[in-house]
Amino acid sequence: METSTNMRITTQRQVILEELAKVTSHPTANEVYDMVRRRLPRIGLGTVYRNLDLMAESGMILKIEVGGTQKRFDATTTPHYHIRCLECGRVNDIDMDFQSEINDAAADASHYQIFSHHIEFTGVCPMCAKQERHALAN
Amino acid sequence: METSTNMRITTQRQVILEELAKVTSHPTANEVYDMVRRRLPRIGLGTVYRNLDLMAESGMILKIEVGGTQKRFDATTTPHYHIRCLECGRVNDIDMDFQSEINDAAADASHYQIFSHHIEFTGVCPMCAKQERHALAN
DNA sequence: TTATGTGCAAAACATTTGCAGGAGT
DNA sequence: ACTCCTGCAAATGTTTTGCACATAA
Repeated sequence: METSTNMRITTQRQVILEELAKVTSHPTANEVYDMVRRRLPRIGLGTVYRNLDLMAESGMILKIEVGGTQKRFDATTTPHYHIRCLECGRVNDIDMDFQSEINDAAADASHYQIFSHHIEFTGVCPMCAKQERHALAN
Repeated sequence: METSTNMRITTQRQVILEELAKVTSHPTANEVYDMVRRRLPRIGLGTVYRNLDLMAESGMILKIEVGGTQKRFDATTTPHYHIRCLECGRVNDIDMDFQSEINDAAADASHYQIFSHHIEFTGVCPMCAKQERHALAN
């Protein structure tokens, strides 16, 4: 639960973090594995899962639980929202104000103790929209 | 994509829908299976999955893709938000205004064609909060 | 009668875990 | 040394799928 301060900085962790920081996409564990494996061919998928989870728990990265079948990870840890393409599954950050005040509305509307919220937009990304236009033209 | 009008009303579908409508929780496919099995002991889990998906596609029910490992289903199809307990995984509806205007903000902030959005709050439900207070007292 | 749906079991995925050996401090 | 970490492989949990039979229209 607590941020473990005694987490060793191993080569594997270093590389996972570096590779995640390189991209603005929101790779799945398996995609991170592929990226990291180019530099550390013998790394195990289990290690990638374990370390992504540990880093997320300690707040170094974000574990994004959006729709779709896989969890995604993000090196940007400041609060922000996401948009997911219904066609291709791509997930992007969305650059709009963080609605910190809606937590209060939720607190009023429930008996939960509110920690945070996340907004996920769904739609069609520019690339898929383009393809659809092409398909319709034929 | 389109609402398939040629979906037969079978006993299984009827019962799945009825059982789902009975509860305000947001059961997983497996929980629906357990509920339905009390009335139709020979129903298969595959049938439950297949029909929940079909009903969600045709708009009869909602498939909720929130955090956690399983998808959840909801017989309430009017747009609303959810809150999930970080301790026990319970998901509840939250009775606050639907922020239809934030889709516009998202459209401005991205090149996506926006369809919809969903807000998921996270926190601790009253039951878990109570248990925590008990635990601390000991 | 015939297209669609069901039960069952196996397969396909995503993720977690046990363990023996390896590496950081 | 001693603890923590890794690779590997097996286990787990969720969802999907193939297929022969059943059933609604």
